[in-house]
Amino acid sequence: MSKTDSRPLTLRDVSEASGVSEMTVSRVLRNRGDVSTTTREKVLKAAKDLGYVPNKIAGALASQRVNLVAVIIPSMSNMVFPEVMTGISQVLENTELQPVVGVTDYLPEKEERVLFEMLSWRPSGIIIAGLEHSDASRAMLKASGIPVVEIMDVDGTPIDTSVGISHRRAGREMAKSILKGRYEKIGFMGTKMPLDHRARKRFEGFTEVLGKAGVEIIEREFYSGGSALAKGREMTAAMLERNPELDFLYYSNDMIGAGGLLYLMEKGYDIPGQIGLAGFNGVELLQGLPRQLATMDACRLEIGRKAAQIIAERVENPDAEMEKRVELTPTISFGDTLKRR
Amino acid sequence: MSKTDSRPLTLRDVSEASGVSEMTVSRVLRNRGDVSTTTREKVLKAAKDLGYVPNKIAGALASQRVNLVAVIIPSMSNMVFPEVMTGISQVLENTELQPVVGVTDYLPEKEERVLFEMLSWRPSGIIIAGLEHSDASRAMLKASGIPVVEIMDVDGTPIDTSVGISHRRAGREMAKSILKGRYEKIGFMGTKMPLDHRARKRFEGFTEVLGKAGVEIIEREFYSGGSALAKGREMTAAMLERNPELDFLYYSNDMIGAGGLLYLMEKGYDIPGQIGLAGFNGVELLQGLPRQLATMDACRLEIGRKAAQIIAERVENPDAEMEKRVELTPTISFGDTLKRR
DNA sequence: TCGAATTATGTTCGCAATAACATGATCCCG
DNA sequence: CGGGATCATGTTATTGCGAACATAATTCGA
Repeated sequence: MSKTDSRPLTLRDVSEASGVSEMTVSRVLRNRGDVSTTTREKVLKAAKDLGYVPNKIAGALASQRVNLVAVIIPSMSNMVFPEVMTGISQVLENTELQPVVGVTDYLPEKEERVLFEMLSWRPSGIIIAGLEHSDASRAMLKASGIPVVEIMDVDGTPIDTSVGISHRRAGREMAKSILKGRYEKIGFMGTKMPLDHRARKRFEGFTEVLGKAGVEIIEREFYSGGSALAKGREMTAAMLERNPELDFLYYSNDMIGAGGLLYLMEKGYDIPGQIGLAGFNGVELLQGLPRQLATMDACRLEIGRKAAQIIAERVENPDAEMEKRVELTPTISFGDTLKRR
Repeated sequence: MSKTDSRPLTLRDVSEASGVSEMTVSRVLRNRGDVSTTTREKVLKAAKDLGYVPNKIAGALASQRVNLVAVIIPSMSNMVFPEVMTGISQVLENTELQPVVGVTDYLPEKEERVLFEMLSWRPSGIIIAGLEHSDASRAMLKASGIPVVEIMDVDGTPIDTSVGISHRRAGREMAKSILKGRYEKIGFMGTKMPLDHRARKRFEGFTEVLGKAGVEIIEREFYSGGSALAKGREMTAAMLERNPELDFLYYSNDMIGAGGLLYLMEKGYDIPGQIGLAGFNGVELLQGLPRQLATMDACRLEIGRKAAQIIAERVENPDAEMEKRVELTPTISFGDTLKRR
């Protein structure tokens, strides 16, 4: 056990305890270079006995290498990013790299701050959500000189590489499916998030297709805060009260969609005959609902995995050619809430 | 814009660009010491024009100060820890400190690895879930010489400080409420997690009180993986098939409880007359359910906030006396699924 | 059995910043 | 108007470790 004073141990302590130079200790602990079995064991024992923990700060400074990957996302609380994180972790666990997360709350200024903070640790790569960033953020990313992967979305110009789905396309696909089901009076519900560009793009794609077919969105409502499930329920009730003739409800996420679904089932609506429903995201939660909500899977796990792979490869081999844009294809799942012709 | 070569900028670059010493640049950028307004502006301009980002690695090594707080939790995916994180972030945002998260997946060996990794960055404090750790982990925590706050649970001996609720007590309270409702044939469902000590303690407290009252848990089932909502549904169905006489179901978390609730409502059970239900955690999700599940709030946000406060105070003033054990009191919410006498 | 290759270990320097101390310039008050 | 206090800046040493480059100890083959 260490003394009461207990200032953190250094290589020097281990070196003195084992009677070899600091360099040799360093070699042993990093498994680098040739060290005889005897000294190796001696050193390892000393390190263990002392309870030595290497100082990565010093190591990183000396070696000019930091095994960190900065991951910058808007939120942690809405199901979607935890799953992306899982994908990233899965891949990085087989490497030296380690993810470090920063959250922006969908605020560009906060994104800027978080990015600056992250870059000041000189990470080996950056994974950042979205393609929309402030000028300052874009400048920092470009100047950083490290691999940058912008995730979730591919509708735009990446700084370096992008991995995601086309949200505009996702909106269009859903609109097409709705048209096929011969729904005509559409209501839309979503989050009040002017800065959620992906939701916006989905909505744009959605309205575009409906518009061309002459179908109108006759009602829309946006919420913020609170339990999404409860909000879905409330908004659905309110909307149908105002417009009983609605025959389809498109929700910008599955949670509010599930709330709407539960409400409508309680009220005895005929789904999907009298009214159809669809959400977005393919959250696992839905599987436990009494009826399956139509939705579109956003490939979150795969996005995380792919992004991490790209970073890992680039770190290994900085000069290798890489695809600049990886578009994944979301699969629509019709569930029980969308008429199929 | 920087040159194509683009090796990261250093204080020296800024110092040359602004014609003052590196030290003065450092002072300006940290707002420390006296610097004249003229040079301050000159330096800031140069730094901005160049796009200089300070190197915290070097800064931390030189100053022996790292503004990071390591947060070590078992999982990110189950609602509970994201909320703890929110509490931590809220508090740390008003300080210089920044949280960094590590996930252990409820595995002691992984906890050990993650902890070692974290400590090697020499953080200013540690927040770690649970009071149960491997000997090696405990040794590392003790030797680290930094503030350690063990969160979620207070049933045990903290290394330094603990903040949480008594899960044993939570289990007992729920059992008492069930007894008050005159339920007699209890079923229990939970996760198959021998390493989730908090779930175990709740269960122990629960059975203890029931046992004393001569009430027996006549059926229990554990699951792992999959959608919790769906699992709750399935397990509930299976359990009632085997034991139709059950009159109360206690779920170790709200998600499976919600699944069970939805199932029973569909089947037309009389809740809470014919059968009562309760979960644990007080997840926001529940508010959107057609009926409110009885549950017990685990004070997650408050735990995060309090833990972060303790770390922040300790960093400010290392010698101040602090309470070693902060027990928060979970509030039971009866909802619509538990008879009240 | 000797010199070249290989293996094992040590030395020096640098990483990018900050602490601590030193110095020169300015101020201020009796 | 002189000398201590304050302000503004620079110099030197340090932080813990790893890269690059020695150097010493073995091994090995002809």
